[in-house]
Amino acid sequence: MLHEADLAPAATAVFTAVLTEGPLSRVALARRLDLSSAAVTKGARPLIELGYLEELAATERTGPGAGRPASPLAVRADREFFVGVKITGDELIGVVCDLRAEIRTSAHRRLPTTDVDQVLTSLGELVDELLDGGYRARTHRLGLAVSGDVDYSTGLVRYSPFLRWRDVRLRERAEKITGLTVTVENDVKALTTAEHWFGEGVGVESFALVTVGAGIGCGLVVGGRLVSGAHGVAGEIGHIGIDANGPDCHCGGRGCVEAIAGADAIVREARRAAGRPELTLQDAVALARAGDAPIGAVFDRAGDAIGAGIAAVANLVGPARIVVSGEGLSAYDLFEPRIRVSFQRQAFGAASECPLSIRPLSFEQWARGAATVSIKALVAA
Amino acid sequence: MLHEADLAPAATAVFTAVLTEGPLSRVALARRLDLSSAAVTKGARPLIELGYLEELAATERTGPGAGRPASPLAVRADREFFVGVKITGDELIGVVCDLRAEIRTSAHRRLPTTDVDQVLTSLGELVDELLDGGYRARTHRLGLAVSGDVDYSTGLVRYSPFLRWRDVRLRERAEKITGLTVTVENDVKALTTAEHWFGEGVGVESFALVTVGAGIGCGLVVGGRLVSGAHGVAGEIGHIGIDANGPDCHCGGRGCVEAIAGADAIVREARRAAGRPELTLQDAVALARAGDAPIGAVFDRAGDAIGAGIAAVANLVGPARIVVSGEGLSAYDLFEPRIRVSFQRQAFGAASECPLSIRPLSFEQWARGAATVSIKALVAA
DNA sequence: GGTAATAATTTCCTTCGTCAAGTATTGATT
DNA sequence: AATCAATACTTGACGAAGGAAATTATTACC
Repeated sequence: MLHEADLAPAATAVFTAVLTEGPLSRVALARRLDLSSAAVTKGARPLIELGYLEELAATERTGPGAGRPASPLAVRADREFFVGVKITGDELIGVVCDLRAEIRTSAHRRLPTTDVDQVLTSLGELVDELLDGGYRARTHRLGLAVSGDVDYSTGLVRYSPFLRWRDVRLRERAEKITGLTVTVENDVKALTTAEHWFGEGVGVESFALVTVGAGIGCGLVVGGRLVSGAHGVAGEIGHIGIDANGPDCHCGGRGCVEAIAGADAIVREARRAAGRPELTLQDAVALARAGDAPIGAVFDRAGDAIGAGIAAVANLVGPARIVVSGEGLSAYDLFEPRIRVSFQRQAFGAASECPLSIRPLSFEQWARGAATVSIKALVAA
Repeated sequence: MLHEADLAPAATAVFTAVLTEGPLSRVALARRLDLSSAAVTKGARPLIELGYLEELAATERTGPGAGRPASPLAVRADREFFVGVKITGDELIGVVCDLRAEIRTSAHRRLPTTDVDQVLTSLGELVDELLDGGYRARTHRLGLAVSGDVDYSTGLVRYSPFLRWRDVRLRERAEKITGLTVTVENDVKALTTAEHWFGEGVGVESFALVTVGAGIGCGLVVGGRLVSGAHGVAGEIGHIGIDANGPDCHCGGRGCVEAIAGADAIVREARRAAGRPELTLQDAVALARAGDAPIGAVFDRAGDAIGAGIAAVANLVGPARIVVSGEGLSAYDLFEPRIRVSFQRQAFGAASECPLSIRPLSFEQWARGAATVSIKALVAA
């Protein structure tokens, strides 16, 4: 919550709506939030006083008759800034975002090791560098995105295979080093939150984001809330079995989406198809783009697998829309057609009407996701 | 909502908690609902006055010290009765339940046709027969469970393939015939609600119920709420593709769970395995139980497919527990081991810890689900 | 200028829950 | 037996929060 003041529920609702759905008049907000316009007026006042919202000049007339023009409420995006950092196995990617989650500046830092102390030292330097752009005075929060099993409420990284971290009290340690209020979240969930608040997931109450890369993951919003899973597992689209006779997966399953369409699987199959055991993923992409049929078939099979996995999501939870993204999608031209075809075939009934957006998101976007989580922590927590 | 009075939010919460989690003292309720005990006292009072709750005699002492004994609040189960009817293609199954959803009596009625008028006439007779057991005076609500696409909020059956109904205003018509307040819900959702409020789903915030029969369906509770799906599709576990080279499904997909483990698919494969084109499902079950290996393999493959589908649910949404049920499970001894093995293999990480309950539920239980929806409508809507 | 229409604010009121104090009922201690 | 500590419940004053309706603000159109 805003540390400057304790806000009424209506204020939080107003803030969230203005933040995610752009400038809105008080009357429009009242309709959207199912509140009286009086409640909106009262809720908005402290936010305006604190400088988070401002009244825009009246807009052009609407409708046929006359009437006092609305004065829409808008977010003052530069009221406060937020640092977001995505921690990968070999790099820190950091951004500074404004309140509307627009990236203002970014910076990177290679990580020679994933040793916790060294990562934290680098993190401190990276944050310093980012804030030196003149953001320091108006920045109080830092969001961190880490792959693996993360406890958002305590800021504990329980287990991150990529980083080889176990039970790292990341929030506590990052707060000590940076002096900022820190939130820690799983990277896919962070990206999903960003898309939910500021991207294609705005205004819908169920929504899925699929990430394709080394692994294949999925963030799920159902009933307006991020799904976490009772046993800490959710969104493991990569380990849905879609081919009973497919390759064994490192998880112990068979024919998992990831065992067919994960980066490792693609490299393995491409090497076999080309008969060249030294082939890299980049080589495979280049060959496929150049029209190499056997290697093209590898990407086709991968696209089919991803499409089938996405169809499983659509059939089960029926999201209003689905975004497909991730680093692996730097080669998304190779995947996209097959993903769509396979999805259409395997989606049941009206589930096939679910819009699919297939587009790459850079690592900076992942860092923006981390920043978004800290924005959400300010506004709604 | 209770038509006798308009209750405060706390009253609804208290009622729901006592109903689903059994007798609880006010202090225990306050802890569970995150309310002050004063709020519980005030919320419970009108419910006691209306006769829905009662105070039990003090229970045995708890803890080491002394202290005033608690007077737990309990539901007066016979305060009101509820009719639930499951409408199948050839039969109406009706029950009368008390407030705790215990079945008090039941009755059936064969349907010669699925013509709407005739079904409604039969429904009227069935309800009359049920209420003549002395329940009439204290029964005001009827729940109907129908397979297919049902709009709960309007009581409209949009499309029910089994019944060949399209856009039937079922609530309206059933209310006219019975004089009761009617709720209409999809049958799988109704059964899921029953399990959520009165069965294994009590107290958990995410939960799945899988039904195995002619079709294979799934009801999903996430964040304490039944999932509906933005396009009206959700829980279609039967049409998840789990075998890229499997049989074509009537839905247009390939290797769907239902195309492998649905009743039709099992009969088809059993006939092929036995070389006897007149074989029935009952024959196949008998042969498999008698040790016929080829036919046993058909059931094994079906169990594998169901297990893989359930694993997909567990991997994606991570429910706290899963109940597997449905008519097809009258032969559940043939399915159970393979469902468990296949689930364990394909569930990712901690998802494999999700408890699976595999047990048949009779059609009467489906009717009880319908009654449960009307109980929920009384208490919480 | 007058009027209708729409937006925002203000005032007053209700609802609902908390807090703190008080009552009730028990076992243990003296 | 009297008292005390512990726990459960109730009561009444209070405050937060949102709604209803009257009021003010601002426009288009006559």
